[in-house]
Amino acid sequence: MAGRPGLPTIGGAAICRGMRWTRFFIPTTKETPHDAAVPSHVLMIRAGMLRQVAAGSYAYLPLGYRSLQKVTAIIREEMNAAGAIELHMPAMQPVELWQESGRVEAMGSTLVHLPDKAFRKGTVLGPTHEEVITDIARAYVHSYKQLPINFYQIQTKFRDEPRPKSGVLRTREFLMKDAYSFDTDLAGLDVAYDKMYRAYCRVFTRCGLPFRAVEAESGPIGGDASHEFMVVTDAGEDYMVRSEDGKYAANVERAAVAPLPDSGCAGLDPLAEVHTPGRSTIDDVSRLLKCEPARMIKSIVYQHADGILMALVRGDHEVNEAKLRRVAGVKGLAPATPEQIEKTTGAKVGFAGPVKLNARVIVDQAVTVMHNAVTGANKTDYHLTGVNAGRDFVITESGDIRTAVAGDRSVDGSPLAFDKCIEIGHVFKLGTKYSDAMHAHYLDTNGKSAPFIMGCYGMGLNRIMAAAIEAFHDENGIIWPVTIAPFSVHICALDVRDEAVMGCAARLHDELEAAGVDVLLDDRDERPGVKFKDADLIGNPIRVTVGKRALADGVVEIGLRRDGEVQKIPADRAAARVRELVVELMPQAPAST
RNA sequence: CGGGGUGUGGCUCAGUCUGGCUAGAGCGCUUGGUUCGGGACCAAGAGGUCGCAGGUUCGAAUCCUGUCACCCCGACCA
Repeated sequence: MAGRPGLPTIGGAAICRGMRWTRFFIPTTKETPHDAAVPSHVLMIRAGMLRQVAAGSYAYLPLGYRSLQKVTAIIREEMNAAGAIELHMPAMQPVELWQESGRVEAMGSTLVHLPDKAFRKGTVLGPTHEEVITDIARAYVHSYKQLPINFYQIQTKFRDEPRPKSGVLRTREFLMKDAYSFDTDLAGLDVAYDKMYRAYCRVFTRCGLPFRAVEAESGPIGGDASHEFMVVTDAGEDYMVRSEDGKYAANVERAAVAPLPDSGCAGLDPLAEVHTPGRSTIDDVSRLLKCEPARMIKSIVYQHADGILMALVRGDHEVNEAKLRRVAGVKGLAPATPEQIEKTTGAKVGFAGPVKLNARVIVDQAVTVMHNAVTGANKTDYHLTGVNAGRDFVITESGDIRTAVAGDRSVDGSPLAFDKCIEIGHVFKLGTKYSDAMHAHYLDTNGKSAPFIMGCYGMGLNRIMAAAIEAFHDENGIIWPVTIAPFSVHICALDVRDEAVMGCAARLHDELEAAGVDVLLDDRDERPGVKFKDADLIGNPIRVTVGKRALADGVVEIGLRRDGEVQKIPADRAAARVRELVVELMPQAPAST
């Protein structure tokens, strides 16, 4: 069984191929745990794979850990194939590294600080490892001749999430595969990024996941420098926007929208001031004036590194700060303080508007086609009606600065659809953010010192597992893709005290094990119903039933978890048939490069 | 951090409003028996400081105060 010499292994790591239920540990339950809300959480607990230890902190029981190991093995194979080099960095890190990169503040309370002791101060638990890898690179990589290089690790990350939730989808401690590429120029980064992108597609395909790569909010370099890998599921907490023609997909934080048409208007109303005492929100004013939010202009004041600006969006739209930052070409964008707002508009918060305002104004495209709008009067307790761009204020800068909503179209004109989804991977181009901050330089061909051009590539192992369950389950339990199932084959020996039955089941188990197939033999002295229910719950993809009845005809029953269809196969050909099925079930990854 | 909810054997829950015998049920577990192709049945058992700490009371799972934990919604999420 375990670690028997000569048996095939997964990913270079020994994993028990064959296992008998009575010698393993699978504490399944009938009852649904009361504090589990999403299917993956409920099913992992019921299947005896997972045990919650604290909020956002879980133990993987043997069965669950097998799946995790399968995921791990696939990732290792693909990372290695893509030329990344595995190493391992510490979870405990000196806070000084984080001070160097300037991320102590950026991470805020998410960064776990260990309590200081007299003999050891300033230790944090790594939520990610850009700082450590950059420190390693600057210590050892001194020449362009050592580049490009890509390091990766599979490590436990710690983030003190304000609110862990949805089982293992959002936890305080989780496993991540993170890779970091180092290049001498942007072209090299593009190559590294592309390699990782394709490796990610192969990993997720091999894991059997219905994923989609989408444009993500980009890193400091801008452009199309970032992609997220998403699995559509109600249990997710992100939104993916995709065009119906399938050509475009992006995170909702990123998704570009087509300009709205100008529907025109009968005539321009005169500009008028109306008293709106205490009505400082779109909702309040909308109700008071019986005016649709879509006919109002929302005016938001922001501060940035070089000053103040106002963003205008339609009342029913939201400002997208990332888009605004790009259109405005500013850094460090943040909402203005009430004091700044009052100083800029001359009114209390809630009555800002573009008319007679002496400040930089960025106008969303949707606002440029509004007529006779309502907006703040820059005078406390007053709004303006009949506001028209061109006549009442001048548009000098405009663009797409809002978040996409239902009804929007892609830039190509295809209607946009919104799907709730979970992010299982994220790749992006860092550029010199960390190498600059941490002075990580090498000597280029001219002997000149230059910062590394970096990329980083993350993947959540626990989420991959949970996403697979979210995507593949039914009312009876999990339906694993064969590649990440705890076992490929689940043998139910129905009459364990019958020598013929147990002999046949054990032979099949041994044959499959010897052939390198992961096989679980349910050899418990339980009634058939119990075994079938547990088999469905655990969800191994291929089930073989060995029972007295069928065996009297010399056959066993082989079926797939996903469709329940069963075929009777002569016992002596069962192993061969199972091996065929394993191959048939194997997801086909795109060709390696 | 704001709002809502829940803490009672390993699990799912009842009991709390209206304080009162020895704190219950189902599942699971142990033993014996009958069963045996979709979560069996009978019988006998083991197992609980009622989250924790104070308080009120002759008497607290139940009322009061505080506190902790967990879940959900929101905020947050390199």
